[in-house]
Amino acid sequence: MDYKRLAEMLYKNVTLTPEYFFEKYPERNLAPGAEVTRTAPSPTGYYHTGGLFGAMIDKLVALKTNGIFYLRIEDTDQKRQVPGAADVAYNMLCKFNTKPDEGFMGEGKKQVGEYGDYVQSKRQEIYTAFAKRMVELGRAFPCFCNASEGKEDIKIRREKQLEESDEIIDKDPCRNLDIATIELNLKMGKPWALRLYSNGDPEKTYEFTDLIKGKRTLHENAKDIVLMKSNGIPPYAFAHVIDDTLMHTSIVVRGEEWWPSLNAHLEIFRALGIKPPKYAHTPVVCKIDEKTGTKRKLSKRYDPEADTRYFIAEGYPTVAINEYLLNLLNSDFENWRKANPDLPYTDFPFSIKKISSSNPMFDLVKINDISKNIISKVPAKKLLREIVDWANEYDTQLAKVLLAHQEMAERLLAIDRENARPRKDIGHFSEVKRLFCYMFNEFYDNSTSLVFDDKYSKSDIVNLLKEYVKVLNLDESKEQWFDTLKQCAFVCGYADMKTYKQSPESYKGNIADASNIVRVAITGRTNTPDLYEIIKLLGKEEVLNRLEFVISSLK
RNA sequence: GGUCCCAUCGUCAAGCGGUUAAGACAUCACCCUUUCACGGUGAAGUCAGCAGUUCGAAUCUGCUUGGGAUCACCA
Repeated sequence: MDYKRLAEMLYKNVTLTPEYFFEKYPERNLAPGAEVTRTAPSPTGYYHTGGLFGAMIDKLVALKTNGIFYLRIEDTDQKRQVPGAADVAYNMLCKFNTKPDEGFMGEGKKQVGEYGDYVQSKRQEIYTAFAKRMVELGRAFPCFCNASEGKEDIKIRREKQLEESDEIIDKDPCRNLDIATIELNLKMGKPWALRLYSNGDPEKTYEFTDLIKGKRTLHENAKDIVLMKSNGIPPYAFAHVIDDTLMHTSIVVRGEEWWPSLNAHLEIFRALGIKPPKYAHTPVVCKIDEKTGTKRKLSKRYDPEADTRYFIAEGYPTVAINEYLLNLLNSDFENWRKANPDLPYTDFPFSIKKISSSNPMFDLVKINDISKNIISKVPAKKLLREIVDWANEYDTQLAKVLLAHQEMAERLLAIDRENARPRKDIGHFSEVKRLFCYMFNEFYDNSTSLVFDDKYSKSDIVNLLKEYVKVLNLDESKEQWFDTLKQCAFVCGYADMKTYKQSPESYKGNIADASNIVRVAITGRTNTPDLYEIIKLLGKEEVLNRLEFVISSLK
């Protein structure tokens, strides 16, 4: 076979060569040990939490080695394209503290770096140059099978193959077409895709070292995978090889789902005579499927938290997500955090080697805990500003109300805050309304909020509240105030904790019960910050109104 | 079905042939607190199973089981 001639037939207008591009994109001038990493999402509408998981590794490795972390947009599948999605990816990376040093910086913005374009759809002349070379090398051939006509065809063919035998046919029949037939097909205008002429033997194996998985044996690739689709655009594999070579990625961090196709990628590198980068195949972030009870990959369709925007919309501090993800990556992070409560997480001695190779289960409860700790350390003024900023975008009603009662809101948030052991009640900002609704008449409806514990009888509640209404005095100090509440409780048959414990049957309840009744009557909740502070913020008139309402509605 | 990967409390996990099998979240109890919290102390809970190697196995080997990934002109 005359490969040179075949190459001319297939790519007669292609004049640029790989050598031209090797020269155009020379080796990076970086300090020894500096690693070049990248995240390469496809713009399909959202940025996946699993993507951020990997980007954390990329960013941290680049940071630790004084290297480069860049963003490349993999938009070679036009069908799945969603307008604006590349911006989403870039914005999410920025929000989640993994801003790229180089690459795509947003739609219409100037890209940063000398190795662009960083959007694959703009790199067509590069891909064709390498495609032509593959043909010249005798390592690629045109395939005229009409699998491209619809996804269904491929699906059916595949399922049929799976049913009929254990084996999927690797070698494509078109590899044996003679040049005359090819020429004829071309003349007839038949659509064609370019396939790798694989010369691997799946029986043979070789050693490969992955940065996370360690030393492994791989089978040689035998699949004549597609290098250029019939629309002339390369699918992932070929674009990956070319881009990461030309952009000089030193470590490719990607999900474990790529592991099975690694041997094919390596075969392309070898065919082209290019040294492949180092690889780090990360575990896949999973979740328990509520319906089936089984473990599965975090999926956008079923799990809102698979979309990084979810955490923004729910009002989590983005660092909380970073720290959680880092904890999944290197589980000793927690211990480090405990020992270094005030250092930025980027100071943590992160190591790729410490990444476990089993798939972690995504745990929102744990995130909430991390988040609560982080939020608890934010001073009230700053916290209010953060909540309002969030609410401006996601809950304008809340934003309005908070601004209308700005001073009160700030005092509310200041309760038990800015001290050595701050209160930890806010996990994310979308909880704020529910948590503090009783402070704002715009949100509070006491007729639906009365949830007294069943153990208190209506008459007991009414008696206590009636008594309390008589003595309520907001000019008292906290000690005096509580003393008044206590006296009032005693009159109604409640005792202080110690006395109560000695003979519970002699009393209606203890002081905690009495406080609980008053708290629920005023706020509708069993859990609020310090009641004294709440009452002062609410004002005497409002508190009396609420108490009277409860008394009358329980009578 | 083929190939590959994984397996320690409910979850994240230390562990690298000899440990009372760390720690964190969650759960529960108690203490502190004249309330809610914060905090403190403690409890419960794990080596998937079966063989083998070994004086000795969570750790090494094999099988079984369970789970995951993949087998596209998607990435």
